[in-house]
Amino acid sequence: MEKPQIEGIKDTDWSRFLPGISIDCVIFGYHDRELKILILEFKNTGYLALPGGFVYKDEDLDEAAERTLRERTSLDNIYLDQFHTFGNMERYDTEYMRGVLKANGVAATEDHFLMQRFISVGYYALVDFSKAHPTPDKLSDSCFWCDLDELPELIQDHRLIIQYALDTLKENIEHMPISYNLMSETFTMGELRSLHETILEKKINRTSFHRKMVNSGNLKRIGKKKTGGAHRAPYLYRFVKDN
Amino acid sequence: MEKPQIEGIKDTDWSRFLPGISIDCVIFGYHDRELKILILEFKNTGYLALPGGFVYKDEDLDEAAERTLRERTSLDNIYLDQFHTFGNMERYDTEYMRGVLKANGVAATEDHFLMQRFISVGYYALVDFSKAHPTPDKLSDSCFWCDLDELPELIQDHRLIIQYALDTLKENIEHMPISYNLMSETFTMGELRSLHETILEKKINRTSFHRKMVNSGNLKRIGKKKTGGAHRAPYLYRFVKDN
DNA sequence: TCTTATTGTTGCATAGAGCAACAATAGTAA
DNA sequence: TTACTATTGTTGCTCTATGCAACAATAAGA
Repeated sequence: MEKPQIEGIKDTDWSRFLPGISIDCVIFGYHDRELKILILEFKNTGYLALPGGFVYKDEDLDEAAERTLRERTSLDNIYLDQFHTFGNMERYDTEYMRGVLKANGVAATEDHFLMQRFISVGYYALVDFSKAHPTPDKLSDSCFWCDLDELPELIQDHRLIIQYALDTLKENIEHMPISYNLMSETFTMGELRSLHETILEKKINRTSFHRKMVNSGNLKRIGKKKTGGAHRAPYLYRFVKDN
Repeated sequence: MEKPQIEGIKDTDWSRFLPGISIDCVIFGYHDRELKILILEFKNTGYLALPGGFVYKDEDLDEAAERTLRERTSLDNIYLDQFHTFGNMERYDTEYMRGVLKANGVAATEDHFLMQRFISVGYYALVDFSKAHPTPDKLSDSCFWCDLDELPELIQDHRLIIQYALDTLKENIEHMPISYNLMSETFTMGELRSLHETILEKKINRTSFHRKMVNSGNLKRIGKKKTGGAHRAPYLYRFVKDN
């Protein structure tokens, strides 16, 4: 298990990273019928942002994304997919980084690593909300889940990045069995349908969805039934990963 | 109209580009029931590669891709879509660039711009084969169409990049009306179906395809019929771009 | 004029999704 | 205990999309 290296901006040896390349992670979770995204707050600035990172000079791009994700959620083996790379000039706004550096007591000189123009590769992750433990990094002092429909203002083009991630998720969830990554081990058909409705932003026919999921062969019905809620107790299901 | 700047590797001011970022274009064309890809040959090396480029420091990423494409095909307003960014360590192989530099009479020192590790953003383009005029760039001496099913050996991971582009094209052609970008102005239903069969690598039911396309509302039947071929003359169609 | 291969069109079978109906049932209220 | 209620599991009907087969239309060649 990797021990998180807590070091400040001053101590960081920025020369170990590729210049001009960054990674932004849109980490999705699901809880209480709400899609959630992991958001960071930069120290003493009030700036909110997606968890991001940089690529070591001897590291694969995908590896860097996995590492960033691991450092943020303490989770390994997470569903992670690259969805788009952002490289418009408008995103090159040193205002934010200037603030971050000042808040950390570092001179915001033009040649500082963080003051460059960055091309950012976007990855989205699907995690089990109940298992993820948000962890702030060296640049930020807090790290928390935000409801997707009440996102605060984020720095730069991070709102756009989230939109791209959402669009990709929307497309993928219809073609691949990936939604289970957002659920806990076992779940009811209603919970799964509710998740799909939230992501697709539309009502889904209850009985059709039921049939489709059962016929897909990706679900295994557990004998036990969930209890506690009112009315007829639904069956519990578990995803089976075969193909 | 931009006049192509023909300059050698020596004359190029590499400092105008972002370091470590490159662009690779998979340019698709269609002719004689064959899907084709535009391939470059580096001067005096025999190395074959996808047409690529770099991003100016004050240029959007997408703009750079459009510029690269324009410089290679002399075409403007082309369907262009980013599909993946490649950043594995294995692609960092200076062997090829060393050869290219030598062939151009430039010292292949470790600190030369072209000898860096590059993270490459892949774009795919759909062009009308009959209108595109392949143009070699300053690094290459020829530029030609290759049948997809008889691609020669390419440098680095360019074969993989093409595979990713193909997979993306396959997904997109089923969901969006983009195939017309590969056809000439007017075409028969058989030609269009043949294109789809080539891309999807499977037979498509003739009558179903016909109905589907007509009902989509994206096609307009031209009164005239194509003549010259044997047997019953098919109608000609034209794509209508509305939505 | 006849033959042939291809295209345009239509009808039928099958599969999937939306919709409605109904039985089952866990909690709630009486 | 009993009746009520809301939710789930299931089934049948409809509508649509797609695959398949049949048939008429027809341009070129024999």
